[in-house]
Amino acid sequence: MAVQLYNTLTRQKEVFHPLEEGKVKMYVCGPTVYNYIHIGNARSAVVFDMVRRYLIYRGYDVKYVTNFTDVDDKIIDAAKEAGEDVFALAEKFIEKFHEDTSALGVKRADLHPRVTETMPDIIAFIEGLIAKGYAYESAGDVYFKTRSFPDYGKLSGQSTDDLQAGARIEVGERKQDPLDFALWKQAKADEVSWESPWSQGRPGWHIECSAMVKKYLGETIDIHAGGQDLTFPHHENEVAQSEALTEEQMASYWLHNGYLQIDNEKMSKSLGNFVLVNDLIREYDPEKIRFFMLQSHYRQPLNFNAELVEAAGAGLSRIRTFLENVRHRYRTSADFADGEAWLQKIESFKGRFMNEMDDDFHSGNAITVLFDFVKEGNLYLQGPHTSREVLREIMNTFQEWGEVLGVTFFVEEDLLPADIEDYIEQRGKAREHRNFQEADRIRDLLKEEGIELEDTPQGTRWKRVSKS
RNA sequence: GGCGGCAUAGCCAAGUGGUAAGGCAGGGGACUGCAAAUCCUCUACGCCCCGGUUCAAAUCCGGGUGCCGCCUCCA
Repeated sequence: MAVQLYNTLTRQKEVFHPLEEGKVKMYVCGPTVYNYIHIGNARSAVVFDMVRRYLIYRGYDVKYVTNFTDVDDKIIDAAKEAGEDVFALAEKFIEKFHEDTSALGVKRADLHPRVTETMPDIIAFIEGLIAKGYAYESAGDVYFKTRSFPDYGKLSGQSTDDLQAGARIEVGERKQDPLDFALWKQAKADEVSWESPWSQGRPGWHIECSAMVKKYLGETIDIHAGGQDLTFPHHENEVAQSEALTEEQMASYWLHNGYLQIDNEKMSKSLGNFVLVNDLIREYDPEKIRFFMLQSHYRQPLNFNAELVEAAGAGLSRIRTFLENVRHRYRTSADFADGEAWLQKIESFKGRFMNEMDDDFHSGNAITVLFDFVKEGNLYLQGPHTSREVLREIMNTFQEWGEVLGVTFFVEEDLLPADIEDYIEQRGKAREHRNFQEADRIRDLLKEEGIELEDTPQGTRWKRVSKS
């Protein structure tokens, strides 16, 4: 089976065929850096990071680019309000973006271009559109002539006539048509601006992505992704600009992730329910949050609240506990060599995992495969004989899956301090003498220090837990 | 008004014609000195409602109802 993905452009699931065999060019719309990212931004970053990781797992050489919108009205407003320099503010939130997303297991993109670093390319792009008659200057602004692009609306499924009916017509607009959108905007006197053939100004929002895609990935790319809300107008406008200029298809596949809601309500400033990742990761293990997000399909709407994250976290713990038990068994048991049947079973689980992921990156179903594995694996561990080869292969397999999902399944072990080891030994002796009062006293003592003891047929083992 | 999505157990969530996965929570049992971990078992006579097609429908068709998103530089 091959990778299949749902393409917004065609509104159906398609088999993935990259432009160039074995290589994937992928662009994801990044944030406007005027604040800490919220949990909705994070979902987008997390799910497309997962897509990227899976394509790499499938053997593709992926070039992954995601931008920062580092100049924009909102940034200017935020800087004004904070009394800070516009560029310093953007820089700060770019750093915070990296901090927050990396806590959530998101790998850095191959390139993180910024608007402010792409200005010559943006200006050249606009000049090209004017030269071809797709854009016009109007009192220092430049607008894209939407109706001059016949395919306008093909991505979002809107016709220009439908849009016309709902279009908001602003008073005093410099546009020739309400559907036209800005490529370049003249700056106000005190605003940050760049020199251009038309005015001191700055680019419109949509043009940056078109220019960056072209500059860093080429005229046609394989996958263009972003949040569902970007489909229109942002991506629709990108398509219009890019395809008008290059006369080539901009992207083969368009992926859009579903919206995240807070307690079944839209996240909005007016409701005051914005959840910032930076706050969240102080309260929760960030991996719980990532695991929670990946348990549902990326295109589905996702409700977010504390109970749901905790429930997902409990599931994650089940997997981690299983692997701790596997590791313990690996270290403490004699080898029972005949593991052929189980090695085959592992292969079949790997196949199931891949089938689920091939189906439009259905990480939720892929995780179900992990739980099925854990169930059978636990039964294996209960048996009297285990093969070291099988145990090692189980650990390798979860290591691999963890890499694809971006979740750490193996808990870091630190060295057991010698005095704690002594306590465990003392307790063992007490138990031998059936002095359970003393044994429990030691166990409780260690528990207070965050060390939990478990007695198994292979001896007493310990693990770190949060201090009670 | 236009475009799109979703309705399955207490909660999350699979399942696109063949007789309801998985996770969390909860009940019962086994194992254990007691725990922990684990296993077994129970919890949807029914998949928003009403019709229809079919030997057979959560799944297909028709008609409703409810919720949500976009059409406002919000991922």
